[in-house]
Amino acid sequence: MNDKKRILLVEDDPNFGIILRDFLKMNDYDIVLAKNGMEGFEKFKKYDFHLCILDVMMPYKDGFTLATEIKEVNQDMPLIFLTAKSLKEDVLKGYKIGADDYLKKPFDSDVLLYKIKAILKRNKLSAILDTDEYEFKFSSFEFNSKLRHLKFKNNKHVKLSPKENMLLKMLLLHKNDLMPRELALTRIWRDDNYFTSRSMDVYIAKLRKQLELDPNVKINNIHGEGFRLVID
Amino acid sequence: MNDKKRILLVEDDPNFGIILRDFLKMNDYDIVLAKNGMEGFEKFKKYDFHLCILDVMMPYKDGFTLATEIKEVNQDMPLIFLTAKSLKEDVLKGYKIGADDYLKKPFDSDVLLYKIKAILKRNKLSAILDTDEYEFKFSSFEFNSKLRHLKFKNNKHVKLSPKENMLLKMLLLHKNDLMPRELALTRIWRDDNYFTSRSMDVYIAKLRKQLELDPNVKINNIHGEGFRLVID
DNA sequence: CCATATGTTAACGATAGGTTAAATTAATTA
DNA sequence: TAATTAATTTAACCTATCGTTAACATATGG
Repeated sequence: MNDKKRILLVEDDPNFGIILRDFLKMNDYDIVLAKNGMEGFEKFKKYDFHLCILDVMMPYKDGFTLATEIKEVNQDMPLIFLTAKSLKEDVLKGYKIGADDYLKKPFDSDVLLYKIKAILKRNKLSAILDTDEYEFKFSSFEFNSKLRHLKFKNNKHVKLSPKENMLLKMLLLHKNDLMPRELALTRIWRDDNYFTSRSMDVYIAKLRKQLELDPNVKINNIHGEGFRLVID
Repeated sequence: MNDKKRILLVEDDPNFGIILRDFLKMNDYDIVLAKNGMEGFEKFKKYDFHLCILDVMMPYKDGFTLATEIKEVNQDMPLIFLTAKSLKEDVLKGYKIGADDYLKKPFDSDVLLYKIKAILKRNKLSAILDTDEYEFKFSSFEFNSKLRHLKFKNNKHVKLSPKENMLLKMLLLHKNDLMPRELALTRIWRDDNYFTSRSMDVYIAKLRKQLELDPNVKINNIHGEGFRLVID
């Protein structure tokens, strides 16, 4: 299991971006590098990051705009801004959006490492305590994704494994709609290959077995696309 | 009820200290001003703060030494350092001690306000555990975490060890809900590694033994996540 | 009809947790 | 300060849980 922290780095200067990426990789982080705000947001949606480091001055979409979009999707995503200038308005704007820190270029790489460490450390706990949606009711089921409990009517609850749990939650977030294979694979399995894909199929089968108590709930396959949790 | 956030401000320059205190007071914080590290530590022990803002360069006791002492008493106390110089070593030293932020004088007061807000906001979560509650009744038990007494019905009370006591209290603060492993480890053991984790398991076993008098009380494990004190 | 995607079950290995006891450390007390 | 006791950590051994993979079956679409 790979438990490296994943960081999205968005930096338009290719020379600087690559050297910074490599420096962070050497320090045991998983880095995804995007070269502008557009690409940054695409990659943000595609993978699941622990932290984003955003350059402020970028073509197409600047760091602030990107940050706002990111915060719309995930309000608690930790952000560090990189900037050449340090105008008061910019700094304030960054903090208003919800920056966790602000680094003025050129910055010292050790300082950046410490800031990353500090931010990841304090976000470790709040991630667990996060109050995002964890109670679901659908048809005759009650599902608590924090406790990993699935309950049918008045039955005793069944315990779900972490993967079953995440998969069911993701299906529910797309209920009656397509949940793309790729989404579950990149978010839950963090990798998209033949074996993870088969593993996911195994978990779909497990969930089907749990859900078959209720004839109004089905997991349908959409060939080549993904799955659909249908609730009558 | 006064719910203003309390900030300890330690600053040796009286002019600057007083103006900064008044500025923060105007912005609805309760400020205690100390004029050096010695006085700062006295006041820190005497009152209960949400945040400390420390000048680095001070006579008698510098900000780093004070910060180290503060962290010994309360590892989670948020700290902001103020400094005239911004030598790399100093900045790194600050982050090593556990600074949440670092401001170079002269700084912009609005930026300081945002930093304070950001830090207090992210520490709100941990505040739920800093409760003064110490008398608990659950099922047939009475528990006093100040005296470390656990009593079952009319039995004589049992004395709990400090760790048993803290762990039970933390479980009770999350009763019928997940108490994340990591939370107990960082709060009670102040470290999260293989051995502290096993040590915690030993204490869970001890508590289970104490609680087994009552069949309506159970400590359940949620694999990989933590424990749950279930009270029927 | 064939290649590929999916359905399903079972077995395996890795890791987390349950528990007891011994070893170590800290706190008390003689 | 040495002796004693309490508290905590570490080790050891065992069980439960979890995820992956293999194997074989069936379905889908061109």
